[in-house]
Amino acid sequence: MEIQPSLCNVEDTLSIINGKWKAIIVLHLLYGGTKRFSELKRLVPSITPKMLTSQLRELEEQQIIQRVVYPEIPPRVEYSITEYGHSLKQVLLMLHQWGATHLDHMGNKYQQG
Amino acid sequence: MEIQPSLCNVEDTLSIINGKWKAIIVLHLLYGGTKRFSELKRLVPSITPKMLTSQLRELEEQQIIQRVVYPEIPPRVEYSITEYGHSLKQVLLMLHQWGATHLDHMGNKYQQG
DNA sequence: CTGTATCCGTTTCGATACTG
DNA sequence: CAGTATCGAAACGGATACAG
Repeated sequence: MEIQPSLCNVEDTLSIINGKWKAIIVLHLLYGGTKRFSELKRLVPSITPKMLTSQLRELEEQQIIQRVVYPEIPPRVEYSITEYGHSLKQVLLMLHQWGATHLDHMGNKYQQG
Repeated sequence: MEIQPSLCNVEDTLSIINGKWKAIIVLHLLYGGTKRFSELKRLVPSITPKMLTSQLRELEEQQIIQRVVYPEIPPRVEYSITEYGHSLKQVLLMLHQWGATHLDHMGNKYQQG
């Protein structure tokens, strides 16, 4: 299959995973299942609540994740990957594998240099 | 294969393709072969020379593309994908295909809504 | 517990003019 | 032809404090 650069959808996909924390959030939900806000915060310690909220909101709008509010005291909110969001798994896997190769490539370069 | 979110290489790959014009530049070189600076400029009309230069320089540093200067008057500079850079083809293809699916998904949503 | 609000530094990128 | 230089706007993201 050929890609027509001028009509390309690569940017659309990148716009979904772009955002400093989106990939790692999606990975945690993909591989760790449903998580609460505070669990995600614990899994990604250096993220601020502001950023966690904004990244989750964007992913929700993009229909990658689902947000469920339980009207309890104290409040409980659970985040999970949508069925549609699961289709990102292959994409992230490939990005991960290429990234690993890239580190090898750069590593070898510096070992040679 | 499992991805360990905390030790993930997804970000490394994204850092290569991130940059507003990198994907489209790489796609043009992948599918159109070696190009000169002015040819790329013509293929991506809305890019400024400043951005074209900076994106090309970064891709060169990442060893995705190769820059060859011919010491002629007027000057000629040719950009091409490195052998290593070709390994990005699969990645970009997958991003493209997922992006197309995503447009369908969103399109159907709006048609239904 | 699950967020908001505010402030502010950094990064990114566009517009424009200029150079060897 | 193939860039560089400079300015400035806008987006992004961190720190901190506060709220329901």
